[in-house]
Amino acid sequence: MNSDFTLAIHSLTLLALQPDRMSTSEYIAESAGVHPVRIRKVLSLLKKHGFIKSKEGTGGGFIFALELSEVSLWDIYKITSEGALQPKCPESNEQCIVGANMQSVLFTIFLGAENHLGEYLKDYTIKEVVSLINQK
Amino acid sequence: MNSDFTLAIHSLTLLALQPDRMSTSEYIAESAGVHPVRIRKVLSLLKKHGFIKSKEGTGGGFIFALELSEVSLWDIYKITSEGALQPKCPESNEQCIVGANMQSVLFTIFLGAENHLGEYLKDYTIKEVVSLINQK
DNA sequence: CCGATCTGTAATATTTATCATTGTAGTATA
DNA sequence: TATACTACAATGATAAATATTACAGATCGG
Repeated sequence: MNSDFTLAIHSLTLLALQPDRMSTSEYIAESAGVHPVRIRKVLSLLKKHGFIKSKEGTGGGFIFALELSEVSLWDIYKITSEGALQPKCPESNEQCIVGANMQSVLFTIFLGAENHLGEYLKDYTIKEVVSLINQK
Repeated sequence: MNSDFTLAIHSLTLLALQPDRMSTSEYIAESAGVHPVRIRKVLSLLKKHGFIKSKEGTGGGFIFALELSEVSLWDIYKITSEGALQPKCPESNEQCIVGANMQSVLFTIFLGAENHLGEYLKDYTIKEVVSLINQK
């Protein structure tokens, strides 16, 4: 699984705990253990989809834009990792009935798998994640 | 998703279509478009779990050991890719409540996700895959 | 208006993971 | 005993993920 997905969840959870002030990419990066530029890249996706707001300049940073329960892990998956479940087949032999058709058969099966996973991920929102973090 | 998973399915499907003779790693590799050594590596896992048999020497190779309907994609996933769904978190900051606990929260969630995926993959056996290939 | 502090983004370098290749030993067959 | 295989380890090449650097643009407070 794509680690942008993890980073997005981590970032949103952190923002959820700082509802009243802007958090900088450096602050988030420090918590997540990655480079600030990566955080900005991932968060710019989340911003594009309206989950967070950002502001440049002094005192700027990122802040949650919705209710915590309005953002599910499935939403985040779709933005950061759609298609990640698909196995990447090598170029196989078109002369062989298996080589020629395996890719499209697996594609179909994994499309279903991704939707099935979606049903599971929909049940977890950032609200749940925050409460799981707090339980620890 | 790990491509060993794909290779295993590809190989088993090919073996399913050659029920009466041994198939060599070179033959399978040609169909799958990868190096024979990789095929042998993946197939040795499947052999260890009793799904196929192998024989060395002239006229040797690999052959299916069970009924096609006895091998599901979930079985293959567990052998080749268990844990692949788990996002690989970077070392995060232990000083921060989020950094300190995110990994274990995500681990739990993705354990559930993998089991949920399992329910889906159990419905596809090599028999189904073969028939999907033939439909094309 | 100027300097400091941010985001936004592209370009490049570095690290890591994946995969191919080579080599060698062992087994079966004819 | 020569040939055709698997088995497996070790090394090398390639591709993907990630960090780093660099710079432009926004915002704020003197």
